[in-house]
Amino acid sequence: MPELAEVEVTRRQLLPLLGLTVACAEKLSDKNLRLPLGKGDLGRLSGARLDAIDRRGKYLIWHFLGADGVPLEMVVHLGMSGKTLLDAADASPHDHLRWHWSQGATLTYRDVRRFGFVAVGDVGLGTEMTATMGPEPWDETWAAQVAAKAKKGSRSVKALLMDQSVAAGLGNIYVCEALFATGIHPETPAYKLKNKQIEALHEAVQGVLERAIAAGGSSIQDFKAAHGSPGYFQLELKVYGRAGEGCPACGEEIRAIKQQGRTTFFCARCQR
DNA sequence: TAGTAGACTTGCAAGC
DNA sequence: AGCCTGCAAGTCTACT
Repeated sequence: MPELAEVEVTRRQLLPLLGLTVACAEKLSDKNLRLPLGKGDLGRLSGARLDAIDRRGKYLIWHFLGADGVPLEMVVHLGMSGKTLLDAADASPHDHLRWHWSQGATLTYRDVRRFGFVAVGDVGLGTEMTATMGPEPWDETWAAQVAAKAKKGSRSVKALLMDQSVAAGLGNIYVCEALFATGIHPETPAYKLKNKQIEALHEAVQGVLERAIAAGGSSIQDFKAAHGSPGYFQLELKVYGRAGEGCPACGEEIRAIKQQGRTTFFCARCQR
């Protein structure tokens, strides 16, 4: 499912689990996710109380107090198709993990393509796994940090913004949307951007993500958040997935090109 | 070193 | 219907 907006929607829907204790956590599949998870890792969660769920970029960082009184962390990345389901209403061959909680709640990790992962470790695991990540969209130094990276090298602004070490949490959908909102052509070399344009990009990134979160995320393919309901922001996407349709601003046909192996959608008249 | 293809994985849709 | 090709919310590795 996941760019930052979908991950944040997921995080908020998991907050009812705070304060609950893990009775046991089990593997439902022998297939490995992107990172292998040992049985001992899941065992560490038995009896652990969930105290907080944070998000950094597209990563969810779960903070527990272990049964032995030692704090521990669980890091979850949803990859392309990962979902966390509270009290899953159905079963799937792609259900990989299940946590049983006090008071009878269950949480299922489902991931068709298995590009995501779940990791359990000591305090600091989440920080370690996101150490090279760029600023969050609501970081007031975002524009300054992105500008510093933009000036180095020759890559396009699209490639720049897709790089998690430049700006955290952005993916193909919201980069396309933010570039459209600021009228910047996706193939513009990043070093040519004016500081004013990068500040405008910051505004656009915040705006599109805030509206996407409010709408429950974008449900392309079959994104479902924790309680199984889809998001509706795909209805508000201006260019992503709309090749051949008219630009909502000028009517020009929206174009699709390939950059770094990913499809970029843009309006050649509005974005220069 | 920076930047770009390729790989990983499964399912779905379009085209023949 | 059946088969084939291409494409998908991400990121890591390997090569130029």
